[in-house]
Amino acid sequence: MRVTTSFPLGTLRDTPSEAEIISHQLLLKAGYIRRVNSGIYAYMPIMLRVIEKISAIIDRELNSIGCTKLLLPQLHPADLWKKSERWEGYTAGEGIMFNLKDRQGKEFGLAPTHEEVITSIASEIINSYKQLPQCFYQIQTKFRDEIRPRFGLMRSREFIMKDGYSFHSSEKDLASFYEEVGNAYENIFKSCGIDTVGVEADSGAIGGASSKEFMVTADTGEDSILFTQSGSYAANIEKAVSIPSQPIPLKDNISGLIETPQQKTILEICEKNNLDPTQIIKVVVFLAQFEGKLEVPILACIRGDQHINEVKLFNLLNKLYSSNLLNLGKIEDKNIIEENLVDFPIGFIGPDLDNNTIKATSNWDKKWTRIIDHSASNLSSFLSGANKVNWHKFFQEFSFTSKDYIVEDIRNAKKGDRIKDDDNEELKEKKGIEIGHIFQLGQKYSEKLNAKFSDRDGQLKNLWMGCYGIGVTRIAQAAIEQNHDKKGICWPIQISPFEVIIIPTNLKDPIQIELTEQIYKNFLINKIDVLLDDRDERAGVKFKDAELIGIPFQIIIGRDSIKKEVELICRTNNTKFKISSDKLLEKFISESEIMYNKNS
RNA sequence: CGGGGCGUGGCGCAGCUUGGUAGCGCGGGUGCUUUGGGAGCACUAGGUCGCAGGUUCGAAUCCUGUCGCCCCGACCA
Repeated sequence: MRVTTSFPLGTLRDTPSEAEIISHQLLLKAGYIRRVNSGIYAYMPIMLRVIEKISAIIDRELNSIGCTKLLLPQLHPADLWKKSERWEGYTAGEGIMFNLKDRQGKEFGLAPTHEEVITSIASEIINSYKQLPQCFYQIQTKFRDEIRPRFGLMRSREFIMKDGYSFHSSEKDLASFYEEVGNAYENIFKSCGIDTVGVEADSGAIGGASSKEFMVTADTGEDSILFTQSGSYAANIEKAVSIPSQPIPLKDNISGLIETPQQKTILEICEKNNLDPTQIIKVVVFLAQFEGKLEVPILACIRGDQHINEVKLFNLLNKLYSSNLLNLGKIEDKNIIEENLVDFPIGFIGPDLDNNTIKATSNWDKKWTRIIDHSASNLSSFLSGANKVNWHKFFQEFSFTSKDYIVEDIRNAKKGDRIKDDDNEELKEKKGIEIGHIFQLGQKYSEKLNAKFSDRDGQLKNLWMGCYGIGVTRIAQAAIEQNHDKKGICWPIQISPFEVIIIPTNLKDPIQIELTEQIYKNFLINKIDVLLDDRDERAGVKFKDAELIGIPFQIIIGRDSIKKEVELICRTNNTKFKISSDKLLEKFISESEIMYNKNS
């Protein structure tokens, strides 16, 4: 490609002010993307080459484990999503699916994911166990109406994703294929030249049994991951399970009420009354809104030094009730409290709060669903709210089980916690960017969409399904987050838009021009991804741009052309080779091989 | 959704307090010089000052409304 005739660069002198994190700034400044709207970007030619490189790596690895590529529609009829009972959840409330009506008033959604479509198609083409297993994937734009798009391609409303869906005759076959995909993913990320860590994860709105996320560790990541140094355990903080520290026992001779005016936080209460947070049980009230207008008030209890994990709580409630949980939020709005509750001393709620606090006229479920975390369930003596404004109460020999409490893990694991009783290894925390996620869906979708096959015994059975995602555009940005310096991007060679850029320093010099053309043609013939910066610009301008866009190798053609000598420079470590032009190709090939091998 | 900030040529910004009819740097174009690290000089093109009302003889500037963009966010029970 020639910069002047076929490959304009579009680099900027200044960084657009909208970008906060370095990878986003570099994508804009180096001319890879242009913002069209909040969370909506155009991929410029140079960006498309990166996307295509990543896609090719994905194709290679997935094809090697027998996956088949196809392309599914992005406009999905609501009916299909109503069958899987996800339409409401994805469109109402905090729903992330863009949706619209056609001229006949028929409802559609713009696909955020494709389980429904692929399952309905698979059910039509798969009839027998003899056709299984089967895995289809596509690489395509997804649409999500994010609450707050940010960080460029990291959280955008339109992004490119590889999504794959597998179909199996048994749970066992699904589990073993899931492992295979996990391994293929490791290869893909390694081949892309990025460092990732696989962690246990929550399966979220997609649903299903087991799921694993692949994270790029970076300080700008939006997720927190907890792991042990030895690698024995790694999980997303939403999912992580750990052992809380030992509580300090409360003296058993304390009882009764204490006045706690103006003491709003656990810390204040501890300070003023000489207590430890582990001796307090905090009670948090939530309202769970289910599909079909069912609203259930929740009383969630946890030890004072711990925090409630709303993802765990969400999942628990979703399991507890038969209809879909749409929204879970704390009860704190004055008007809502006024309308539905009576004698409700917010801030001083105790675990023994009476069901009578829910007004008879309220639309809510008439009794509190009571949940207690493991960290607090075995405390029998503790301080908690007295159900009276400005008062707390010492409870003695309180039994949660006898008060209809459901005992579950609804607690946030945190760094410093231990994993096992017999192991002193502590959890550490890092930020991560999720770039891949694999799920064992089980039969959730096949059941709802009636996707069956005839098994060996002639019986109709539901297909076992897995689903597997990779954020293609996110990989590109995460790679920059991991590979850059003051001058600009330092692409891993595997996903760089070009492997090498040729920079003639003076286009007025016919000797340079001739040598440049000769080298350029030779590289093209040898199928090397080469960009020729043939702009009639000063050398400095072209050097700066080459560094900014991050091509791993530069060939500088300058004064020594007369001696048929050029320079080969490695972008990352600035190594320079002065070399005769007839040895150049050979040298480039060996140097680039080293780089390919180092990264993969 | 709540809180904060910002909308002025392609990009980065000043001007607004104290109204008088828009400016700087970069980028673009032309010419000359320069030519291995974002060159110099000269000329030049390019702006509904986000949008809509209002106040005023006069609004980028003051008032009201509206739209858009960016950033931050619930240790609190």
